[in-house]
Amino acid sequence: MFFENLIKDQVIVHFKQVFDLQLRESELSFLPTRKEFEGDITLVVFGLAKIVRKSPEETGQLLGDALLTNPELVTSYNVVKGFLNITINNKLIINRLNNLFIGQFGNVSRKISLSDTVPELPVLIEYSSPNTNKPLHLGHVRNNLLGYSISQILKSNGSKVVKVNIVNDRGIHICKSMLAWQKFGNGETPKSSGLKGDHLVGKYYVEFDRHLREQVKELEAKGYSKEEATKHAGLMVEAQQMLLKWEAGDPDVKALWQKMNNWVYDGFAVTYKNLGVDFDKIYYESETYLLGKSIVEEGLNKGVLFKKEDGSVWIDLKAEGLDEKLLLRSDGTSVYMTQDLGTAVMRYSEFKFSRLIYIVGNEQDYHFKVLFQVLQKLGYEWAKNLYHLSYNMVDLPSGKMKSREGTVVDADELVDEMVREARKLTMELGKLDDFNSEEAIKLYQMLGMGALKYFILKVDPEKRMLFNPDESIDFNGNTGPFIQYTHARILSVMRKAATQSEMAGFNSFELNSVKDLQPKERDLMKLLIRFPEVMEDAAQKLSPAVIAAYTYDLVKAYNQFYHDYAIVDATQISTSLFRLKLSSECAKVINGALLLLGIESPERM
RNA sequence: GGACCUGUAGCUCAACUGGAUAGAGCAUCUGACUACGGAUCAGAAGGCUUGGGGUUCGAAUCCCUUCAGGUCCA
Repeated sequence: MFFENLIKDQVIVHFKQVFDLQLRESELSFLPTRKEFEGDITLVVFGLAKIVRKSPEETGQLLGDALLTNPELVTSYNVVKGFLNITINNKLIINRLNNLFIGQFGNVSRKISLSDTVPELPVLIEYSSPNTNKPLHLGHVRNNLLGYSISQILKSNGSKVVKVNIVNDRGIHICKSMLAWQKFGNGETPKSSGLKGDHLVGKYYVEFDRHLREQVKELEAKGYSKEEATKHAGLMVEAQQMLLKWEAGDPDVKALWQKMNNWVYDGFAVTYKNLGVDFDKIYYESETYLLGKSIVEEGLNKGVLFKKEDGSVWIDLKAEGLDEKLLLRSDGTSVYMTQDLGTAVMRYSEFKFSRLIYIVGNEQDYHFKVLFQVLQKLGYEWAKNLYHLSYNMVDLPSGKMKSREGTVVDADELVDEMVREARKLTMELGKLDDFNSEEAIKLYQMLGMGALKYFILKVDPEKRMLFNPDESIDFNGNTGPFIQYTHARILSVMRKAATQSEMAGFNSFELNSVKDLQPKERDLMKLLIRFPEVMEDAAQKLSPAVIAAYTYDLVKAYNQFYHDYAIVDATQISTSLFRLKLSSECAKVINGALLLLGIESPERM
C-alpha cells in the first residue's frame, strides 16, 4: 500500500514516545482508506488499544496527534471508531508520481519483453497441454489465457519465465482417430477437405465413437453386457492392437501417427496465434512417457513405495490424509502419475527451476496433491516449489455456440464468433468509415479477443464461471472493449494536443509546479501510484484478476477526471499540461496492464 | 461411501485474506449534450452473503452443522 512503510516506521516511533511500549511491525494493520472517509491510509487501532488499555478512540487520537508532529509526511487525520485515517502530504504523492514517470511507467511495456537479462533461476509455467485427437475447446481457452497472462505478470516482476507445453500425443485415444481415418477417411487431408488439421482429426475421433456405438449395440443385441460389448467390439480390439504396434515401433503406424499429428500441430499453431499465446518449449508425451519408471524403482529401494502381491507398485499417503495410490500397474506399464514424476525430475535437471507452476483444471486437484507428496517423500527438496494453479470450468448460456455433440465449445469457433461480434457492433456504432480495410480487420480482432480475454481473466480462477459472449463484448461496463476504448480516446486527446504549438515543454513538465490538487486528480494519482504494488500483488497471488480489477478502477477514475478536466484546446492548453501529463501516464499504465493480460490496445478505434 | 471446490443484488462478478454503511457492471427507473471521442457522466432502486449455531471489540471471510451445485477417488 502506498506509503505504508513510511507510516509504519513513524507509528512505531511515536507509539514508543507516547505509550512507552515497543511495537512490532506485525502488530500493525493498515488499509487503504475507504472513499467515504477522508484520508489516504488507515490504521486499525483496536489491537493497539487493547495493548495500552485505552479506548480505541483515545488511542487513535493520541497517535494521530503524535503523527502530526511530522507535517512533511502527514497533513491531517481523523478517528472513526477504531480507525485512524491518515492524510498524506500532497507533496509526497506528487514526488512519488514524478519518480514513477521517469522510472517505471514508461518502461512497462519494454520491461515485459526484457526478461532474458534476469540472472535468477527460471520459473517454469506449464499450460495448455492439449490432446492431439481433437481441437482445443473453451476449457483450453481459459487455461491458455491464464497461463499466458501469469507468465506476463511474472516477467514484468523480474522473473525469468519459461513457458512449457506438454502435448498428449500418444495412447489409445490417439489410435482411435488414426484407426477411424484409416478405415473411413478415403485419404482425406486438410488440403483436400479444406478442414483445419486439428478439426479433421477430431472429426475422425467422433467418427470412431459413432461406429463403435453401432458395433456395441449389435453385440448387446446378442446378449453381451454393455461393458463386455465395448471391450470386444471389433473397432476397440483393433485400436488396442494399433496401440501395441505403436509401442513396438511399427513403421507404418508410426508414419501415420506422424502425419496426422502434424496436421493437428498445424491446426493448433493457428489457434495459438489467434489466442496470442506461445511457448518456449514443447514436450511430447511420446518422448516422456517412459520416464519415471526408474524413479519408481528408486522409491522401492528406498522403501518409500511398496509392492502388492500382483506386482503393482503403490504409495501409502494415509498419514497425509490422502489414500493409497497406484504408481505402476501389475504388468509394469506406467500410469499418468508415473510419467508426471519422470517429467518433473527431468525438468528440474534441465532448468533448476525456482518454481514450477502447473496450470491444470481442478478435476486434477487430487492428482497433483499426490504427485507433490510422492516427490516430497522420494526426497526431492525442490518438490516444495511445485504449484498447481487450479481453475474451474467455463459454462455458456444454454444453446449458443454448442457443437452438434451438445457439450463441446470449439475454441476456433468461439474466436470467430467474438471477432464477428466485434465487427457487427462497431458497424452499428458507425465509428469507422472503412469497415474492411486491413486496419479495421485488425481492430475487430483486437476487440473480439480483448473482450474474451478480459471477461475470462477478471474472474477468480477457482470459480466456475459463465461466459456470455454478448455481455463480454459490451463497450460499456467492466469489459475489455471499454478499457480499450478509454485507452484509444486518451491517445486521441494526446494526438490532438501534440498538434498544438504549446506542446513544447510537455516532456520536461514536472508536477511540482502544481499547488492544489482537485479531488478527482488526487484520486487518479493515487491509483497511478499503486500500479507497481498491484503488479507485485498479482505476481504473488498468480492472479490476473487483480490486474483486471485495478485496470477497471483506473479507467473509471480516468473517465470521471476526463469528463471534468480534459479540455484541450489552443486557449487553455498552457494550463492543461498537468492534465495532459496525467492522461499520458494513464495511457501508459492502462496499456501496460492490458499487456499483462495479454490484451492488445488499439491506437484508434 | 470418503475427499476437495463453489454458493454474495434479477443476472455476471468484486470485497486488498478478520475491519468501517458488503461494492461494480448489465438489466430497470430518473436526470445531464451546440465545441471537447456521449462508446460519456450524475443519481435512484435493488442484500437476513443458502439456512442454523459458535469463536471476538468486529465474520461474506475462521470453526461446527444443514441444504444446493460441481469435481475427484475404487
